[in-house]
Amino acid sequence: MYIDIDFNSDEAIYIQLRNQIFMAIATSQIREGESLPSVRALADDIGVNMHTVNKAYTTLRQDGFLKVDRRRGAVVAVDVNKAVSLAKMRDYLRPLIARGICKGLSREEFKKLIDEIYDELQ
Amino acid sequence: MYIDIDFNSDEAIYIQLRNQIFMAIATSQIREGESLPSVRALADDIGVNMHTVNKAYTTLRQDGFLKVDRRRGAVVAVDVNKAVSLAKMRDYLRPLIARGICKGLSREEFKKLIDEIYDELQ
DNA sequence: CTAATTGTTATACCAATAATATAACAATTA
DNA sequence: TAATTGTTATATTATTGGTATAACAATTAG
Repeated sequence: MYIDIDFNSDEAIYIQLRNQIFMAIATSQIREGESLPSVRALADDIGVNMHTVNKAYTTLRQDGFLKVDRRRGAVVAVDVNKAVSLAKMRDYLRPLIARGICKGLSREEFKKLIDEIYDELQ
Repeated sequence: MYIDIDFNSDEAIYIQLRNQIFMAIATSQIREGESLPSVRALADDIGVNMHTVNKAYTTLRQDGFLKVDRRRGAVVAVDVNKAVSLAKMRDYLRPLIARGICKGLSREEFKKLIDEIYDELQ
């Protein structure tokens, strides 16, 4: 796992970490059933406190991306519920699209961005 | 302007306010060149402190959605720079799309969401 | 001209969050 | 048996979010 954290970012470290784990799963760098590094190992690796990594793992577990097994640690296990996922994604996207409309972005430009990011993540 | 704030949300009030102003501009409830309520009036209206509204206005100004005129207050004036807007939107969307891919959302489902939200905002 | 309202700035305070630092526990593993 | 695991607890520091007053210069309304 190649995690790179920007310590000067205004984005919280545990959020950056969570987003990079999203990307690692989306790009199949980590696959379903595989284990993430232990909280201590990853914290040591990227140079942050154990609890910061633990917070990222905890939110990922609560949002249904990981399951924690005593024996195997944090294992990628994605709970899939299309309806719920679509509803949440709609709420995430709404203010972003409103912002884009203000700036004159068309729906075609948004769809092109979708395609580009999809291609980038595969 | 119909602003409704959820005081139990974990989303900051000034962020909720900013998002609703995005939506008001996107849906043409407020139009280019029109003024927003004064910080004091809007704060009084929604029952928050003046500085909370001021913070929302300040970020909107810094991001090129408002200009402040001594005479006319906070006026909707969107700075349009397609290249910059697209680049920023790409960065906003990337972690969201990664999240969606983890949950099994296809690019077609994303594009459908784009269309639905666009329709909703018009 | 006067009084009120505007955006803006400054200061102070409180609560919540982010991040760190130790430390300990039970369960598992080598 | 010793080391490592996730987890929990406590404490501390810095930052952020929100509130509360207050004041200033510029503008506007009466």
